[in-house]
Amino acid sequence: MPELPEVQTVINSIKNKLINKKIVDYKIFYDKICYNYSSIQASEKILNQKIESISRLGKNIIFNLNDCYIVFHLRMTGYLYCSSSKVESKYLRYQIKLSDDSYLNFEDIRKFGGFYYLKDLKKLKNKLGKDPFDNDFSYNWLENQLLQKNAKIKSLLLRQDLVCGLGNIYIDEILWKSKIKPQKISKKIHKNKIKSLHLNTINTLSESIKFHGTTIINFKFDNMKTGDYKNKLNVYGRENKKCNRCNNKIKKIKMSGRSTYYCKFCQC
DNA sequence: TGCGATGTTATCAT
DNA sequence: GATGATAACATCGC
Repeated sequence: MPELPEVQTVINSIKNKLINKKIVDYKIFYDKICYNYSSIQASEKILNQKIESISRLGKNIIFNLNDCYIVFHLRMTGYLYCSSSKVESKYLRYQIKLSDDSYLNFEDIRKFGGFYYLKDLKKLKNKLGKDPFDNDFSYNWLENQLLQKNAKIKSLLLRQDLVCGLGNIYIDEILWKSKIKPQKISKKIHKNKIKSLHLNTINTLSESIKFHGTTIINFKFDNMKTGDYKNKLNVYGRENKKCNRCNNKIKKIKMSGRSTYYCKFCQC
């Protein structure tokens, strides 16, 4: 289930196959595939438009068309990939046919994923916070935000309207690297640890992109490829295993309704 | 068989 | 503003 590195991996794998191609046909296999519009109407509107560029904001995949945008979100189990011919899958929810007779396919087991049809990006940018790869995601900005808030650091980092792109896995990993426990109240975090948090956020995400993200259960990209960053995880999914830093046991707790892993000895 | 858990997000109640 | 429950949905494992 994709966070920023997985979403970037998907974009890297489809981008070159789609740029400058025209959308010539579509098929809807799940009628609620479009979040904010009737799926048929949205599909009709993008017909005959050219894909000018593809970019990412947080976990959103933005297709820039001639005079509008479609923005895909993979949610938990979305799988967006190109194929040179028709594909067969019981989880295929949406399909776009391109001018070179290739296809863009959207599969999704749990049906939470889908796309927005947007005339411009104002709404999207409004509801999202800073992307960690945006220059605006500075140490000073982060420190300011954290000092203002009286919430647990993990809950804050899960909020897409503050920092967008992080999810359950990478937050646990970043907090471990920064030696901050997930329950820590944000305004009480020491300055040098915020510094470390800021650096580790960017470094961890960059490193994961190099390894094509993390596959725990469902994540795949391109032609059934999976991510290799799972071998690099220090805490996520490692309950009762030895902490790679201090050899004590990794704890698993529940926070904001999510499984949360950390070392109670070296994260404080 | 049945229940809880699964990496996301939006929404509503407290 | 923060937190917690719930819903959207399907599968898997105990």
